[in-house]
Amino acid sequence: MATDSKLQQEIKKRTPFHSPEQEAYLNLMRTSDLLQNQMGRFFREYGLTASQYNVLRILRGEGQPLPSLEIAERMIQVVPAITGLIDRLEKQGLVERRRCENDRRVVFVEITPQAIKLLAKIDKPLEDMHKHMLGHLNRGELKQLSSLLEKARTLDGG
Amino acid sequence: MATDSKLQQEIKKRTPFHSPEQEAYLNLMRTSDLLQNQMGRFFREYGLTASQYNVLRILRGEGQPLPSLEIAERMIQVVPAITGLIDRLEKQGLVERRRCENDRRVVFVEITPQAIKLLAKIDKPLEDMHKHMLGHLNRGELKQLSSLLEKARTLDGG
DNA sequence: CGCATATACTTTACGCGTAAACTATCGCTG
DNA sequence: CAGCGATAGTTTACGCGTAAAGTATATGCG
Repeated sequence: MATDSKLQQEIKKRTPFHSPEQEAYLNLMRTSDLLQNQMGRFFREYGLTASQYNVLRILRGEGQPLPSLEIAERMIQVVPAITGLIDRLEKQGLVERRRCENDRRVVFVEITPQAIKLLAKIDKPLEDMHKHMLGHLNRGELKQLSSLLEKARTLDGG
Repeated sequence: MATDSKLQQEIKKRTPFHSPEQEAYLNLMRTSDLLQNQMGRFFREYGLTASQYNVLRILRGEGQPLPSLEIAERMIQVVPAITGLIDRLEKQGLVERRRCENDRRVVFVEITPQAIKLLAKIDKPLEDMHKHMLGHLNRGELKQLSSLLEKARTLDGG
């Protein structure tokens, strides 16, 4: 590199990156962190966290109750966190737990009408939020970014 | 889109994405999450977390003690978390706190020789790790990814 | 000098991520 | 039907992120 990269200046890193891999990795971390923070603030206005919103979005999209683990699988994450997540949503009256009759190990989670109404209120502002965050990239750039990110995942778990 | 995107399949999303912005955003979240998990497991082998490693890396790079807030500024994050982080590093004997004489509000954080040795042990494997995670993208792709991510940040806080 | 404001950090309260251990239920096998 | 392993979910312990409030020290201003 002839000049310091933008990221290098941002984090006041003195030495250049060891490799383009490292630079891409750190760029990824920093960018996702910034966007996540923005999304966090956005959802807070509705009394939700990003994770909670995700659960509700999945349930609405499915159109019927889902087992806890099924939800966990679809969220980028791991099992035990889902319990607390559902706990808090239940406390807010946004979902209900229901034991499965046939297999009493399974807990179905059902979205409530109240949550449906909340999601409806969020839909449009959320779309606007996405545009606000990434709308300065044109369609081709967005496609390319998505494509590179998908490729980045192909080895390790995607 | 003619066919479902890769991400859409991964998360069993039924409806297509509302916009390329949304798709890029979700791709970003998912990718960073996967890579973060891998890095977390990597650092755990050395008794560190990614955040702890970051603090140490900054201190080593600086070559001299730094005020807590200066460290916080350089980590992608916010203030109060730094206290606990330093606490835990101090407990492990990897850093030392030292009150500034001139301005007794300031706490300088100094890296210990033990931590320097630990970092030295990590350097090479970490480089390998970056290659492992992203080495299947060629140099041009990595540059482009970095560049798109930097552009993504230009509006909102970068 | 004395007090208000700012600064550097810490503390507290809370949400969520990870891993590991535990509980309850199911299904299979003898 | 007794027992064993698998499966669904919860609990616990810990680290770290956020926000908001609190403490200690410094600084500027009348």
